[in-house]
Parts: sequence; structure tokens; C-alpha cells
Amino acid sequence: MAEPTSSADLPQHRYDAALAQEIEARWQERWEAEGTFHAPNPVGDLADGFDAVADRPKQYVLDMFPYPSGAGLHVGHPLGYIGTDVFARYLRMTGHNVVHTMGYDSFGLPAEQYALATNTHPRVTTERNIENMERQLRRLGLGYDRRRSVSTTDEDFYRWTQWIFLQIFGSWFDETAGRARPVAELEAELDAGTRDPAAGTNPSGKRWADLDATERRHVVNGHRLAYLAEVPVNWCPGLGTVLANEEVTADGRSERGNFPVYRRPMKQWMLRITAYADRLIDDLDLLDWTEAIKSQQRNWIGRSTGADVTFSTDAGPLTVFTTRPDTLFGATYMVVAPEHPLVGALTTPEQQAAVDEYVAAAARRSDLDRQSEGKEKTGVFTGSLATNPVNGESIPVYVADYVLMGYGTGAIMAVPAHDQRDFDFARAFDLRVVPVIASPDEHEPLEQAWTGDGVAINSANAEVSLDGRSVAEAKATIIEWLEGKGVGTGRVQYKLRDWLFSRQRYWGEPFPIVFGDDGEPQALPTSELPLLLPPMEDFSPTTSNDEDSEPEPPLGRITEWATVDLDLGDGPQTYRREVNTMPNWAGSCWYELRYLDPTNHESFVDPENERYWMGPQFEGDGGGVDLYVGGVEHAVLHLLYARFWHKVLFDLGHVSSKEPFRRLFNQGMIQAHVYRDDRGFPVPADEVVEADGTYQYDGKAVSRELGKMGKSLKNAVAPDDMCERYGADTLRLYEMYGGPLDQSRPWDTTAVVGMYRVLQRIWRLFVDEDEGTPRVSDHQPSDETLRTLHRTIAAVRDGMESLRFNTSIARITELTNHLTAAYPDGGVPRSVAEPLALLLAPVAPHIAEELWSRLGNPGSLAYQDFPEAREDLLVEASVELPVSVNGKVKARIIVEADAGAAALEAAARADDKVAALLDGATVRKVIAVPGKMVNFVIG
RNA sequence: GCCCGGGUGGCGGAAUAGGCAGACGCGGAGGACUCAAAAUCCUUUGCCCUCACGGGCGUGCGGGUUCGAUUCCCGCCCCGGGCACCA
Repeated sequence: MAEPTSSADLPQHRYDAALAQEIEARWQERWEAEGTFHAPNPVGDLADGFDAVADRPKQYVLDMFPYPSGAGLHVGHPLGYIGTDVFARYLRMTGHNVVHTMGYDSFGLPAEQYALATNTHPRVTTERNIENMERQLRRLGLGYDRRRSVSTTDEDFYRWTQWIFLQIFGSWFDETAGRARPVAELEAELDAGTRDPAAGTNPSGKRWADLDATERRHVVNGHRLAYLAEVPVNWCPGLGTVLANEEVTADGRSERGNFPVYRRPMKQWMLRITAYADRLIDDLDLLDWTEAIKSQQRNWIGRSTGADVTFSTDAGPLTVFTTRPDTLFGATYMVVAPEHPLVGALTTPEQQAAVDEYVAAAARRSDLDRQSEGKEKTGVFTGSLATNPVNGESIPVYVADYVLMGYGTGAIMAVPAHDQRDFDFARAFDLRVVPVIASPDEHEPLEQAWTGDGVAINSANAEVSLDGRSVAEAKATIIEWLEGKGVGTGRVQYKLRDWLFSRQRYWGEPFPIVFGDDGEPQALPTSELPLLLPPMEDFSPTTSNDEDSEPEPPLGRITEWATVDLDLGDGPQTYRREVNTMPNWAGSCWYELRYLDPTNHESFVDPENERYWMGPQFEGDGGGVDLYVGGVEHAVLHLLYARFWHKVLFDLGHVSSKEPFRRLFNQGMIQAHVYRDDRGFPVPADEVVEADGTYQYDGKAVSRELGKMGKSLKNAVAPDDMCERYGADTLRLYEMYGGPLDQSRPWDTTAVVGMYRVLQRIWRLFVDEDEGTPRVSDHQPSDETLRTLHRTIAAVRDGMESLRFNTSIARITELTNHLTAAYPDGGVPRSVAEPLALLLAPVAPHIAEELWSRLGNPGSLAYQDFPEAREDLLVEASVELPVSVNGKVKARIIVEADAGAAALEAAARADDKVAALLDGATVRKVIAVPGKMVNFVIG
């Protein structure tokens, strides 16, 4: 493909790459100088000019902010950014007060790893990377309110991240109220004796009034939404840090870096996200998100409703969780996980050796191994029997690794007739299978478990009978009976675990927490915020490939920082600082709130500004950002965490919105061809040539597949290059033209020229290429041109509203082609040219501004009214309609647009071709739909 | 295995309260301009048969409903993504 050139024999005023770049740079400077995209707040530092827009509807349009990568942007990155910019520009032109900006998620592993790789301090690399990305984004003409831009590593930003953490630390979840409340209220209720410590928070078991100060602190700490706990965590020696469940892949490796992850008990900071499990599921109903993302969140939270049932054994009561209490009469054996605390007590002397060996073998194998060995059922009989509470039957208790300690109670009742896993195990160990749900499967013995619906059978004792009842009825009946007997209780179980929130890395927010002599964590006073991340020369984490290594937070190496003298109300003391840091998700949990009030020094956001931009808009609305665009990869990470933090802030009265992101839109990916040589290594994509349907690099054939775009695959295309070859407007147009925003599309550099030509044609309608003089006229447009214009306006608006910018661009192109043909010698009426420039403005803002100004309009068009279609021009006087015979189109007729059925039929019969076909045939039926078609059924 | 998406020309994609399939762009072919090329512009381009006129076939596959199905219903196939021994 040849480069566009601007050699001397070309028209002096053609819209070429050089001219495009000149126009773009000029308008970008002007937008910035004039503060074109500044959106006023109701109150505070950014309130200037609010009165003028106070009566407009507001819109908050947001992108998932990037982490400042050192690699720079490729053309895939800005797809979503361009999309939101187009939409935001359209909203401004349709009378909205629009807030739209961009920031940087600059703490965390990726930034730190880049710094380590380049042997530079992350502060330096982060700032350098941000600068480069800003430059690249600025060149695309994205209309941001730059006053609002924040980076999560700004001291003034993470000061408030720490403040919000203290809010979380300072609250507990009141189960009765179903919401978080300040810990001070908990203490007051404990003091007043109106509340007892929650289960598991008071190890001494003494009355609150009898506890000493340290014991009380321990009890209260056990209630907090942020708490320290010794629990099995994901230890990743390769990264030198622990990770959240959400950061570990299904095959037990770190999402970042692909290092092995080991389950190990460690004392770490946890956030009590499980308290919000129900609300995180139920409030999905408030959100305009795709079903795909909602179901991923539901799946991750994993709510299942069932019952705890207690079986008696010689080793004591054994409690199981089941979602099918209706099948209790079919329980023929039990299984406990190898890690279950009762394993030892249940094991009889004869079975001791076999059980020990099995448990030891299970312990040696990681979760990964257990899974990779497929679903072959293994296990060992403990020698003990348990008594089924519903029928008194004695059933054997096994140890087997298909039961996981981490879910439910780590023990199950096995109903092989109605659970496939239990069925498989029963087959392997020759255990009884007792059907208790009628199934259509008549095989005897059963071939597989029946897990479908049906009525209960064989399910009665002296006091209760489930027989004949449906699954749902039987569940309710048996739970009631179990509860009455005190051997079971209805319960809801979740897969979601609390969020492991501490990391043993340097580049993150320090915890505003200190420890006194009693070892209990205490909050740093908010007056001490921000607690700055101390500078370090050697900030590298302690990594290893030893599973048994210990986490060593880098901040612990700065002894002068790790202790501090404070007076927290008990007189001056020396305290030990928390030396872990927060995970990279912390900043992104609330950045959308800071954009709204970035310079506020009194609070993280003024409530009035939050209410205006994010508050509920109608009855039953949960509020939130009006449009949030980002990749689907954050379905259960950022999007779940941010919802959780937002709900805590809502409960504490800091925000008026229940949800942070009302509407979520997942943009697709830009894919690119990857070319590989015969060894499978990628070769530079831009040096591959196509010949006779095969692809060659350096004279040798290479394979081609569609994949991600990136440096490692040698197929990255930089937006800077496209701006130089065609200009930013062409790039924007091309990216938006590839298809609906939520769809992935392959990048094709050769196709970019199509949009370049469209812009050149539009330019030529306005400007004489040779002289640079205006070509528009003051003539009246023809009726046809006027109708074409208004049909275009209606269609462009439609595409904008539905985020299908590709259709808007297609219709603008159609209008352009029409005008080129209708006015071959120039003279497009100004009354058509002006709306055309405005229609173009959201997608190609620079050239649109330039044309608008060349039409003699002063100032930017950013707030001009978007053209409106005149209804009367959308209906045609006459229309061409198809006439079909037996469903096959045979002719076309032109009739009045409002012609009735009878007139249609008459016109169709009058057509020569139709008449010939109908001649001599029996017309059985005539369907004439006004405005649509006519069909003759003959035969 | 379960849950979400999605299958339309050589390519990206338009069009569905059921009514002219393939808008618009790329690519291909032909032409204008040029000494020549590039750039730009114009014409043409779903597939098959035919010199042509014209005809046949076409929205993953097989059925169904209907005057009429890319669109609605039933049953499959394929591709992409997520979850997965979660009791």
C-alpha cells in the first residue's frame, strides 16, 4: 500500500494527512485554551458556569481507566475511549451537561513489574508512562475535562483511598438491619447490653462488661468489615505476595505472571464482602448491564439455598450442607473432606492406616492436581457409621477428596440416586442407591443419577411424609421438620469468600493502621492522612519458587518507618505500622467518585456533587454512572469490588447512589492477524506480503491466525502512525465504522483509506481543492436533497442513541455520496452543508469544527444543537413497492405513499409483467399491505 | 457437563412489531487523468447457467407455522467467552 503524498502536482487544498494534522493540532489547542469540555459542578471549585446549565439534564460518561503501561498504546486500546467520546460529544450537542474525563490506575503489580524490569523507581516510570499516554490520547481529540483527571498514585488521591479504608475498618455489618453501621454504634449497644458479641468474635466467652480493654478491642475488631484473620490464602512465592481469589486462575496460577499459587493459612487483611453477597446479587436487577456480566457475577457469588443437617456419629455430631434436603431419605452414606476436623475421631483403629495414607496423599496434592486427575472417584471408609436423622438408618462415613473443605461444612450426605458425583462414588465402592424422587428412568439398576424434578417417593417416617410432594414442597416440609427436631436448619450458602486485601509489595497504598503492644490493629487518625508511601531504593519484593517461603513486605525493611510514636488517646506510645500495602484494585473501587470533585480537600466528594452526577434519577433507580464502558475481563474483579465499596459508602451515608455504574457496556476487542513462521514464531505483520492467497515473509510461507494485538505478537499498530498517515479523524471514523461497539473486529490497515476518502469527499463539498475557497451556495436544496438530509439526520441520531456508530457513519457517507452526485460542480446549499458538518462532529470533530468555521460560524460547534429531522420530510410522496407472485418478487410498482390496499392491487395488476403472469391463472388470494408490498397467490 | 454470546458475499458489516437480503466501506475488474506511476474520480462487482434476453440458487443444517421467514417455533451443528467434583 502506497503512502499518501503531498507532492507539488496535487491540489494545494486537498484534505490530506498534513492538512488533517494541522487542523487537528489547531483545534485541540483551541479546545484546551477555551476549556470547551469543562463541565461545571453544582458546588465547589468547579462550580463556575453551573447556573447556565443547571436546567439541562446531566450525563456521566465514563471509561475504565487504564494502568499506564510502558509499551504505549496500540490502536486497540482507544476503541472504547473513542466510543465514549463520540457519545459524550453527541450528548453535549443534544443539550446535556456532560462530565467526561480520564485518569490512571497507576498503583499495583503491573506498574511495579515494569519499574523492576526497567530498573527504575515506579514513581518515575509511572509518571513517564502517563505523560506518553496522555500525549497519545490527546492526539485523538478526546474531549476530556482535564481538570478532573486523577491518578491513583497522587498523594491527594490515595489520601482518600486510605480514608475510605478507615471507613470500612470503622464499620461492621448489622445483619438485622442488613447494612453497615459505624463501629461506635456497635460499642454503644454492647455497653448498653442491648447487643451481644457476634458468634466467633469473643474467644474468652466472658460477658462484655467483664472484658478488659484489649479483650474488648479484640471483640470489636472481630466485627469490622476490614479485619485481620488467619485463614487459608493464595500464596504466590513467584510474586512474593498473597492474592485474592479473583486473581487466581482456574488452574491455580496467578492471573498476573502465571506463577503457581499455593493455599496456605496466613494472617492477612480481609474485607467482609460476603456480608454483601445478597445485595450484590439482588441489586443486579437495578442495573442496565448485559446478562453475560450479570450471570458471571451471580455465578461467582454462587448463592445456593438449602439446609444444614446434623447426623450423629460416635465421634460427635456431623453437620452437612445440602441444597436437596428433600432427598434426605435417600442418603445412603456420608463423605467428609480429607481436611475435615472430625476425620481423626471418626477413624477406627482398623481403618487408621488406610485413612492416614489417603489424607496424607490428598495433602501432598495441590488443588490443581486434584482437578487435573479428572473425576475418577477415590476415597476410604473411616470405619464409623452415622445415623440419618429422618429414618434412623446407620450409614457409612467415608473420606474422599471430591468433597472440598472450603465449601459448605466440608462434609456431605450422599444421595447417589439423585446426584451424579455420589452416584459415581457409590458405583466405585458398591454402595446402596435408593431412589426417593420418581424419575422417568425405568432402568433397574439405574444408569445414572436422576437430578431432575419429580415427586418424592420412599420418603416417610412416623412423623412426616414427603411422598407425593414436589421438590420445592418437600424441601419446605422437611426443613420445617428438621428445625422442629433441632437437627437441621434452612441456610443460604455462598461461594464468594471474603476479599483478601493485603499485598507484600511496595507499589501500593500503605494501610493507615498501627499496632500497639496488645497486637490489635488500630486506626491511624484521619489527621495523619495521607500516610505517604516512603521512598525506597530497593523496593523489590522477596520472591522465590519455594512454596514454604514466608511473605516479606518491603516496607518492613525500613525500620525507621515501620514504627511510630503516637498518642491515640492512651498517652504517647510506640506503635508498629502495618507494612503490607493495598492491592491494585483499591483505587479503582472509587475513582469515579473523585472525578466528580477532584480538588475537594474537605471530603472525597461533596455530597451535592455526587447526588447531582450519580444520584437516583427516578423511582426505583439505584443511581450511578450513566454509561460505563470497558472490557469484559473485569466482570468479577473491579466491577465486584467497586460495587462493594460503593455499598459501604452508601450505608454510611457518604453517597446517595446504591450502585456505582447504572449502565455498563463492554466494548469489543480489536483483533489482529498473527503471522507465524514454520517454527511457530510470530513474524512482523507489516512485512508480510500476500501472494496468490498465501502469505509470505522474507520469501517463505507463513501461517495466519486472528489473535490479540500486541508487541509480543509483532502485529501492533500504533495510533501515532495512523495519525501521521491519515489524521486522527480518519482513525476515529475507521475504529467506529468496524461494527457495533460491543463487537470485536479485526484490524485491517488497508481498509483505513476508505474513511480517509469519505472525509476527502466531504471536504470537497465545502472547499475548492485547488483554490481553498468555499464551494457552498445559498441556493435552496432540491426536494430530493432535503428529504435525503432529513432521513440521514433521523438515522444518524438513531445510531448515536444506540451506540451503533457504524450505522451513523454509513448514513453520513450516503448523504455525502448523494451530494457529490447531485452537485458535481459545487454549490451544495448552505442549509444542507451546515447540518452535515454538525452530523459529522461527534465522530470526526476536528474536520467538522474546521468546516463549521469555514462556513463563517464563530466559535466551537461542541454545544451547537444537533440537527433534528423534520417528520414531514421523512415520509415520501410516492414509494416503490415490490409485487410478488407466489412469494417471488416479479416486478416493482410506484404508487402514492398512502395508497390503500385496493389501489395497490390495481396498480400491480396494471403492470405489464404482472398482468402477463396472471393471465390465464386462477388468483386464489391477494395480499396487499399498504406501504409494504403486494403478493398474488395463483395456482 | 452447565451458563452466556454469535454464525449473512472474497473481507468488515447493514436490514428483523415477518414484507425488495447484501446499505456503507475494504478488496477485485474495467475506465478517466498522467509520458508513466502514485493519489483522486467514474463504472461495475452475492453465487451458478446464458454471447445476450432471461432463469435458477442463496442469511450454519433439518423440520414447522405463514400468502410470504435472515427475522417466529421445534430439533441439531459449528465458533467465541465464562464456570466447573460448589453438595
